[in-house]
Amino acid sequence: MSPQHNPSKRPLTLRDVSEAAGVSEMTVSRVLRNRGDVSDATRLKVTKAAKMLGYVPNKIAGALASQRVNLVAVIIPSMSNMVFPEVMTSISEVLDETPLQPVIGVTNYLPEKEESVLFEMLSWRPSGVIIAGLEHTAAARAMMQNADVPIVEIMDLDGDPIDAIVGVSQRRAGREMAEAIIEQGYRKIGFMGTNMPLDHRARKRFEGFTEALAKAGIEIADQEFYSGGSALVKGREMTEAILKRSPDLDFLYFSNDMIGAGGLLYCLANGIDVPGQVGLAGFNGVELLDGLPKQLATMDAERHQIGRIAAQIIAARANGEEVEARIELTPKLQFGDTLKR
Amino acid sequence: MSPQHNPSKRPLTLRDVSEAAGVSEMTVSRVLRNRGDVSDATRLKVTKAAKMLGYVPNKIAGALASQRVNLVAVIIPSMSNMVFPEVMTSISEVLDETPLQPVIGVTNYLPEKEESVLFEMLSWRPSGVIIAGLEHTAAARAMMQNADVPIVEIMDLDGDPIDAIVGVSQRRAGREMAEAIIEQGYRKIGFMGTNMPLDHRARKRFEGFTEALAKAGIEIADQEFYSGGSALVKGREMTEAILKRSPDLDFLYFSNDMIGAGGLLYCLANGIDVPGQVGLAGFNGVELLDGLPKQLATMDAERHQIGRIAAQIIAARANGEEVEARIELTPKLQFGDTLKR
DNA sequence: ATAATTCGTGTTAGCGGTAACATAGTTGAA
DNA sequence: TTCAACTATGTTACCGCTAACACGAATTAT
Repeated sequence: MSPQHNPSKRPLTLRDVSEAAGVSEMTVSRVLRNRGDVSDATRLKVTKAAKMLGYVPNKIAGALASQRVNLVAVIIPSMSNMVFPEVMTSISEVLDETPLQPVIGVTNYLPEKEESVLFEMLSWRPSGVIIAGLEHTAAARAMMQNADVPIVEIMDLDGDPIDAIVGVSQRRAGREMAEAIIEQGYRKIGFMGTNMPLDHRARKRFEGFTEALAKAGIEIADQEFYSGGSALVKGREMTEAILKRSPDLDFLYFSNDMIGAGGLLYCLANGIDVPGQVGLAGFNGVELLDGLPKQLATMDAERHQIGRIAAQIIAARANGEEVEARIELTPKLQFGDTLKR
Repeated sequence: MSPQHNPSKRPLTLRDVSEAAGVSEMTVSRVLRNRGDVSDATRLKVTKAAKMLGYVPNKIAGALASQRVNLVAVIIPSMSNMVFPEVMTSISEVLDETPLQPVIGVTNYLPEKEESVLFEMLSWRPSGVIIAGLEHTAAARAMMQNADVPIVEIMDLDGDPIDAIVGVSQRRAGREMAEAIIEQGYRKIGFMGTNMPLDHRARKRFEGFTEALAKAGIEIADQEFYSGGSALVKGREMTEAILKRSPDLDFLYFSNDMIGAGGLLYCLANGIDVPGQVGLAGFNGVELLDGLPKQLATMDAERHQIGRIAAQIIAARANGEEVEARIELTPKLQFGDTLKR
């Protein structure tokens, strides 16, 4: 009873199944959705007929009729930064236990792209939206406010959420890193980051960082920015450049772990004593760091938790449950081997 | 004229816009889709009204009525392996130039999960399917055959495609790597890979590899497998284990670059002469390798090309164009610094 | 035994759009 | 002038499914 190749080109509908099974379309619909009372005998007839024909229900029609859609829009800036696929993985894990299904949209960090992706996704009337960050165009905000579905903004916590929010305070993360660095006695601090004015999270971390330094009467001694290319290579190159230019730096703060790892590898290869001569720290707590010769100091951005909780909020709301709308997670500082004297 | 917060909870429909603009629903539909002749005056009235109300069209209804869906199902085994997000990125790049939009499904390398994800996606009647690999359950194959949309199987090339196929021959990739290794004079060869019987591409590479070795009268001298955890760490650990157990190995072939990088770092840290004492090679050509102290030999799996071409095939077919159905790409061997004597 | 439930199935009327055709005005060529 | 051809808009009939209700048969309660 393997599915037959549909001979007429006409796509199969409930009617085809119902005729094959000798029952009404409604009964087939009930069987296929496991809803309502159907006798075992008819249930069997119907499943048999459906399988034999190779019937695949049309969710478009179903969604229109029932006003229910099991899709959750997930909007992220990029797939090249492992952070976002990781968040996605956690979201998927949670939604796998529910009838909901994630649909991913990528914005490339462009607000207008975000707006158009959002518009596109909302036009499928999803059961919820998970979106990275708090900065959106006015139109995007308005769309989300009017959409009448749960909206969860993730990753960041510094700003006004539209609805629910799950993340870490990026400012605080930058601040705490600065405080730890100062506490360890480092004073001549260099910063390396991405050249992306639209990466608001990186920007806020930097602001928190400099703010805390300022409170201790310290200023960034030198800085370096990059864009594009392999982050590991860029980290290497920037570290070389900054140390040649400012040999008296005693600490390098990298805005992400990949460039931090590049910096670490550069120092190790060039006999620079880490953390004696120069201390190093990154951000994110990516798994990769575990495999490096030395453990880079970093701060875990809690992205698995974030994905998990965001998905749970959507799932709960989809069931009509009320849930707390603001979840602040605490980024955990890991000193590793590169941040101590 | 910023969008008003919809006062009645009832979601907006074309009718609301049409009433606000004083025209028929059909005219609004025409304006919003840029189809058919509409006078500039009415066009303006309509866009104004739509914007004012904050109207978001309902694609579900639209898709049902027009029998057209702009979604492309993309089914991949995992998001944790950077290879797949990279393919996704290329697919997105191409589809961004079209009205089509990718929808991602993740199978976790499980055939049954693949089947259910596929079923779910097909029930949204996408305009095409891009799916990793050639191994599917019978039911999954049947569904794709009956779906009457373009299907592109990607990454692999060794097997019978359902429709179109874009990829590299994994067997050949393994074979060519083996031949290069032998050519360089290595003879005592160790293999390290994942413990995943369902990763068919890794399996085929391994088969091609051993086959070519056999042709030269060589057998794998020792092997090691891992599952889960940080690939970089595992590469390190496995390398240590295999070299302790079989100190006479003169080459280590890793089934992916991450464990290869771990192996490389281990060797460097332990003063093992690479490639003098031991040669190393991985697979995939991941960007990360560029940042390591030594360039690991690898073979580029052409995943950006694969994503791009797969998306182009779908886009062309969606326009009714005929396109070649079998694209074989050639994995390029990169000797790097770890495969020569 | 008879009414009140429950069970299993069918019927009807949309869901919110769009294809296809219909219909006035307008324009322009014969 | 007269009618074919076009322009701008409207009307109608679905797309494939499900909510809501209807209804006879079977079961249970009284």
